[in-house]
Amino acid sequence: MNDLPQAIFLMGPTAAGKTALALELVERLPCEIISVDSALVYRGMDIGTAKPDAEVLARAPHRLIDIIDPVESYSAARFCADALQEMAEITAAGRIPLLVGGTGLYYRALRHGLSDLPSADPVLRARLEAEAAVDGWEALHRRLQLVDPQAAARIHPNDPQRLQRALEVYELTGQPLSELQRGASNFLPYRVLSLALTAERSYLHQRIHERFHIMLEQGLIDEVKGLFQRSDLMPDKPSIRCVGYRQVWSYLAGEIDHDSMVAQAIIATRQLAKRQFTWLRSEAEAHWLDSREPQLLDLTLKLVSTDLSK
RNA sequence: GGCCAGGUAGCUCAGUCGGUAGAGCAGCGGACUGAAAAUCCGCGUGUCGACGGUUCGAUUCCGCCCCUGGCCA
Repeated sequence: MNDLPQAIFLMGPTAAGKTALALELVERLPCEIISVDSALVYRGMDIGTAKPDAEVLARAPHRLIDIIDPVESYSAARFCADALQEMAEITAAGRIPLLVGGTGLYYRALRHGLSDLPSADPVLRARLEAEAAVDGWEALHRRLQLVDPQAAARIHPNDPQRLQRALEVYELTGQPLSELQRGASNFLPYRVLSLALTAERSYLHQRIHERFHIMLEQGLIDEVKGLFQRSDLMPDKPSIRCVGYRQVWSYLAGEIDHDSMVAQAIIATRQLAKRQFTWLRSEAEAHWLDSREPQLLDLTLKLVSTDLSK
């Protein structure tokens, strides 16, 4: 017998129509939405992230959007803590958490837990970065090989982000990352109904193309200009590396022309959708839904009520 | 109309002194533990413009035609 509270995960690649479906669901079910999206967390980044607009938010409030400034960094660990707290509140109010978004790592972290690791250390990261600039990342990979051969075997020498993290963890704790990751996987105290909302790739590509042009009409360039003019934001910030923002930033910096900016932004969005598909395929127990299915809402409601009566 | 330069992967191009071809980008697949809309890894998908000729063998050489760009009329 399983009397854990229910939760619904609505996953899917960008431009698949998650927001529209979520909106319909909250109007028919006792649900409250938690965003599972690493880009919607940033305040002032609305157009390029396809953030639900004020009208949608009035009808369907989203938790975990607009929670940090673009100069800050978020993380999977913070997401887990935040999401668990929001889920607990929603459940305590007798309602069902509806998690909606496309960030695969956040879902996995929430579902399976994270190991007990130190959080990012900006000073240490800057130091490692500087060392890599002098000696090259291969040198840091060799160094990792000495202290954590397992992690070194798993992490490609060309993957600076993970190399940096593995060395950071070792320096901070004196223990190899691969050792610390061995234990600890949390148990998510919810009965989860996983829904994967997708569409044919070519259809998604077409929607991505159309949507980016709409974003431009809505003033995406001005939105990014506002960020560009701030003195505390740099193109290596996670916020500015978001799809669309990075390319418009590069255009504003005079590095690429307008046509290239548009083309590259659309390409980057397609590549994002592709990686999101890879995450989805690894979700073994997810129910797949086609966003072009005319009976989409009914099918979804049926899945939810079947799951509820279990 | 004449001359010149081109026509090779979805795109931009390299190359083959004659033995049916390879880069970048795109695309596709994968990995993923405090940056994840990030960061990486892997995979070449082709009437080599058409038709003839020479040759054991032509994408490559020759002829002719078509197309594109430039210059000259």
